[in-house]
Amino acid sequence: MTAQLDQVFAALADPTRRRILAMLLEDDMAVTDVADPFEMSLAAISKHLGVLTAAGLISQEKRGRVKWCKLEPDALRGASVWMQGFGQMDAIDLDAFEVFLEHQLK
Amino acid sequence: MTAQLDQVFAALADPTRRRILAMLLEDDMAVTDVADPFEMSLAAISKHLGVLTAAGLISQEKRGRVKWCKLEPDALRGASVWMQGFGQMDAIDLDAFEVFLEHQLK
DNA sequence: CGTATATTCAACCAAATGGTTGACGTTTCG
DNA sequence: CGAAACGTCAACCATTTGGTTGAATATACG
Repeated sequence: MTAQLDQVFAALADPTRRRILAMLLEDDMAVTDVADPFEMSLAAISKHLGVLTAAGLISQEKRGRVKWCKLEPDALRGASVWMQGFGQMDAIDLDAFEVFLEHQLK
Repeated sequence: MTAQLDQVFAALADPTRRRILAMLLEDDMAVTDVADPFEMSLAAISKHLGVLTAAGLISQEKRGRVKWCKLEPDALRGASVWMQGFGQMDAIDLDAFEVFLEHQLK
């Protein structure tokens, strides 16, 4: 449980990986296509995808010779709930509430 | 901005540091008292506190010979908002909403 | 003043991280 | 079949991380 949080937060601590997650928010993608906009080797991106998969933040499914990457936003829930616990110190976390509402009403 | 997220998430990725934050949720504490429940050197805890301070998650103020550590929950907001962006894929984030409500009604 | 308390600093160490390159297995396509 | 595309693996490297210990600094106390 705590190890799961370790992995999720550690995965999110890298800007390349956050960018990948944002890309996958748009649509599922093949590994090669994920790597395309980055100025680093395919192997490096493959490793980043491994980290994201280990954290449960994405899943990967191989169809034919291409491996599809898919966002798994549920993995963020544990981390999100943990963080919200600290909101108790705030008078009112208006920003978070606003975002929450927007997303519920959509 | 992205570097700020890097630091916050990296700081949260360590269970010792998360435990420290949870302790500070109760009350402000001196460095020595923070270190007390941990089975590691004071110097190690001091380093962890340095990481948390650099990330903006806590602040430290020296009064006399003791340095007080104080939670700065606002630093979590940027990270929280970033994460909530992925909630748009969720049906409903009930857990988070419940925590939010509890904290507002307190 | 001298000593104890609170905290950091510096040097060191092992392990993890983020990247590279080159070789390798699979699957598809002509 | 042979070649190209997709992706991973293995070895390597530099840097960062999380911990240690021992000395150093600053403040308080008797």
